[in-house]
Amino acid sequence: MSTKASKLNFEKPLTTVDIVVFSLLENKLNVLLIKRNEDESEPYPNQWALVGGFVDVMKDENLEATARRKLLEKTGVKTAYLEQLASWGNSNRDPRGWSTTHVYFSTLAINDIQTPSSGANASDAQWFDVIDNGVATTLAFDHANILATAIHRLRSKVEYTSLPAFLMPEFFTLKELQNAYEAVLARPLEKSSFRTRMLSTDLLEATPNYKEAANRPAQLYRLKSKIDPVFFQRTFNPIK
Amino acid sequence: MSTKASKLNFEKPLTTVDIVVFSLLENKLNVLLIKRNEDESEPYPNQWALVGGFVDVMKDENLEATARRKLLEKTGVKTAYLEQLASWGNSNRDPRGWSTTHVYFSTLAINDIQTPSSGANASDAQWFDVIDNGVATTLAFDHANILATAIHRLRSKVEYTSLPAFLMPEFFTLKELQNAYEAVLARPLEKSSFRTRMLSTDLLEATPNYKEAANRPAQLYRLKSKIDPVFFQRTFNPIK
DNA sequence: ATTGCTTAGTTGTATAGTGCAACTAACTTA
DNA sequence: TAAGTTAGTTGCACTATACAACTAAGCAAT
Repeated sequence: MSTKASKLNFEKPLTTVDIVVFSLLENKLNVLLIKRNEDESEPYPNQWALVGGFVDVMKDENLEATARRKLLEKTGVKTAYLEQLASWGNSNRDPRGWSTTHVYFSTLAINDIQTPSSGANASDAQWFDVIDNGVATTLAFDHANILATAIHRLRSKVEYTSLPAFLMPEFFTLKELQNAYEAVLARPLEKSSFRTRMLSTDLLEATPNYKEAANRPAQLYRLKSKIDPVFFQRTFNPIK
Repeated sequence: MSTKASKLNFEKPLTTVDIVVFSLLENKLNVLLIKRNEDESEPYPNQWALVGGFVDVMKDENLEATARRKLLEKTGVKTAYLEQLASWGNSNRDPRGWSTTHVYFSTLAINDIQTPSSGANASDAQWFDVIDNGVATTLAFDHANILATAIHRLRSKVEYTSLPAFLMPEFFTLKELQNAYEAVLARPLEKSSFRTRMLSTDLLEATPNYKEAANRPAQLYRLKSKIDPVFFQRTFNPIK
């Protein structure tokens, strides 16, 4: 690093953190978006954007702390699966100048979410159905691109991990878990191999309870770890 | 973003880009490190660090441009496989203040590298053998941690991609490619399944030429694409 | 109570990519 | 011509998957 750099008297880029918050609503993959305020002096007024904000160098110890602070503010969720996605930074993504964002993604269990409208200032948070590689609305900044990358990463990882399990409530049946997988992947999976896969690892714990329905009751399971996903050895389908 | 934020009158973190540059030297995985200068007014004087530096908001259009600029400065390589690894940012990784780094990793073909000593100011660049999860020297900042993460990511991806192919010269034999895989993974692979895997995809192009030796000549291959790695359907070994 | 319907869960067979071991092929050197 | 070395192939076992047909457990209607 040059002497010039060491004096730090050069322009620094803006530093933000964004979180792509996924959940399952009515068995469909959803993403949480925030409506930006109407102040015309800020970029993209009134437009939908990912959850996120500036790093607060006084409050935040590290980037993940910024992400968790924002997640808590907008969803009321204290602990959740949170994984770094990637970072973006260039001269034109924010009209205010050279800007970087460190992007995380999170998969929230349905029952853990406090309705976005509950927090102060959060009435502009709303869940959007994920359709193909995005949502049915325009997004601020380069957030459409970031969201597409997050969806792609999520779908890729779902092929060989247990990530959708983090979208489930405390107790769930194998069929419900399969539904979650299918909602994320947007394609059907085969029942028997799905069950074999899920039960072949240390992912689930069977409970003695059954979910009653208008037909054969289904055994209820729970996650052994709400933090660590399980990795499978193969992806789901053969090449089509 | 708050009104306070919109005025941008708050302290911004430092923004750097680091690149973990991998190559194969004498059939061993190596990483390129730079010796920081002896100016005591800068952090970690005389210590080894990853290739990297501050984002230059005047010169660099985006983060990858910063990475490629640094890569060119230190290795003379203009085009190389470059993938984003992750980002780090916290209040204590740099004594100068809250600091973030966007980290990339690169796999360089042996013959593409101009000796580090060739560039101006680059005489302090040196290749280090990768041993276990690091190198046999102390690193500046949190670079030992970053390097360990990069090695881990590289090894993980090598289990199901063609990444080591980017470490090869223009023409190579299947045995040489297998040696590269084994150097990265630090474990032996089985010959026949390795060959089947490599030839089952669109990765390689057979040439009519053979590498002559003191015994049976080996067919020479070349990469079909020097940019896109191939993804295989499974990882290499069964669970041990 | 029996039949039919629905959903949960199992079983048997085929397939594909891998690991393993033994084999053949091509070349050099003595 | 034989021995040694490395390249490359072949056959068989193994395992996780896909697919299809099956059984199991509940409800509702008759």
